[in-house]
Amino acid sequence: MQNTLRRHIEKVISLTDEEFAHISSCFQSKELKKREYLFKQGDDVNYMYFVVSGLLMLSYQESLTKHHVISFAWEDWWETDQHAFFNRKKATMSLQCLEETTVLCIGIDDFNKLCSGVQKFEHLFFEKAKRGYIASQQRILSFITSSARERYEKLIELHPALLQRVPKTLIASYLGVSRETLSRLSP
Amino acid sequence: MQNTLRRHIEKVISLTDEEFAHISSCFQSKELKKREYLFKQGDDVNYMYFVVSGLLMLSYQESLTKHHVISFAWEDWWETDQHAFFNRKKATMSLQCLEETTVLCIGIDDFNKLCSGVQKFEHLFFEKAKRGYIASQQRILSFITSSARERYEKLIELHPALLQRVPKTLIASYLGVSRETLSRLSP
DNA sequence: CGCGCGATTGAGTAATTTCAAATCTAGTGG
DNA sequence: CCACTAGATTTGAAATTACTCAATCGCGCG
Repeated sequence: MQNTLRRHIEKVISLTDEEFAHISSCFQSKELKKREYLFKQGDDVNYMYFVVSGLLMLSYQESLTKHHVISFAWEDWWETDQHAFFNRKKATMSLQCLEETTVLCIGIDDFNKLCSGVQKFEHLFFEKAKRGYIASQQRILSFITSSARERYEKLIELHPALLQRVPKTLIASYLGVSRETLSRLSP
Repeated sequence: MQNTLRRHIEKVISLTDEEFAHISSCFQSKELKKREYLFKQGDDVNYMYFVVSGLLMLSYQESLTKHHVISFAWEDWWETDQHAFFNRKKATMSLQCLEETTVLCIGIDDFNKLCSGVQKFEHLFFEKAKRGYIASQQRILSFITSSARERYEKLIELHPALLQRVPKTLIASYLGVSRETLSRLSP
């Protein structure tokens, strides 16, 4: 499990055994069942999560009946409510399991300690943040330039496996269309 | 002008005079006229830009007639085609001046050198990347949850000054609606 | 004065939403 | 193994929203 983390990190930076041991000691693992929440809107966000196996959904509840999917996080991804985590604020979104999931968690104090202690660690997250930012920009662009159908087709192309793991209702929400519209796109 | 940069950086991290001198020596300033391009789609992206004064637009050209505004960058903002800049690829978007503009530029080699040499510098950009990522996520959320009118109203609330500096056509593009639709939203 | 650009208005069309109802499917308890 | 139920998906029809294309308006500037 920690190996998954090490493999993940070493895709970007290489570590000595000591360095990894130090990093690793700041994480704790957690097993979650389908439907469990890591945090809900309004909670404190004590951790950033690395998904070892399983699938998470980051979502925003606008009203009692309206939920919106901001993103999915599966194996080898980091997820949290970034603003809440880094600034010790209450969550403005919820993080929930869509499958039985194993995560590694790190708290903000440990995170900051690692960032200032191990420069490589901060470098890793700078890389992650850059990539996340670029990916978000692409997604924004897809909202500006593309129709619902095109966004859907791009998603199928980019993440075919996701369609097998997630109900279409949630896919629709992620794409920003109603589930009925999505249903009518296939033919 | 370099002072603007120092003030900007010191909002996040504090620097000694030597540190700032070192950082500062990696930047060069450039003056641009309205309508000039810093780079166009397909160009190499040699620099990341810090806007000292003026206004830039990052845009994507889909076809001969279709342009889309990805973002605006004004005083105290960083802008570039991140993917192209960091990975030495060709630009997939263009960066253009909407006003007479002064920027400070840094090349990728200097940037990387500063990141590994001055940990605070990398820390600064980690902060920037985090905030950019969070802001992008908010904008994505606004596409998923909000109508054109609501997005427009939120923009007015968040950046009232922008409306005075930029033609509505570009605002419409930024919001992902046609200029005609935007025009009909006001009443 | 008149050109040219940006903004607005009108009319018809296309895409998407909403609400309601029908259908399908997987998991559960008997 | 079967019947049942909750959740997921699909379909229909009307209403809304936004788009396109075309024409017009308003204004600053040479």
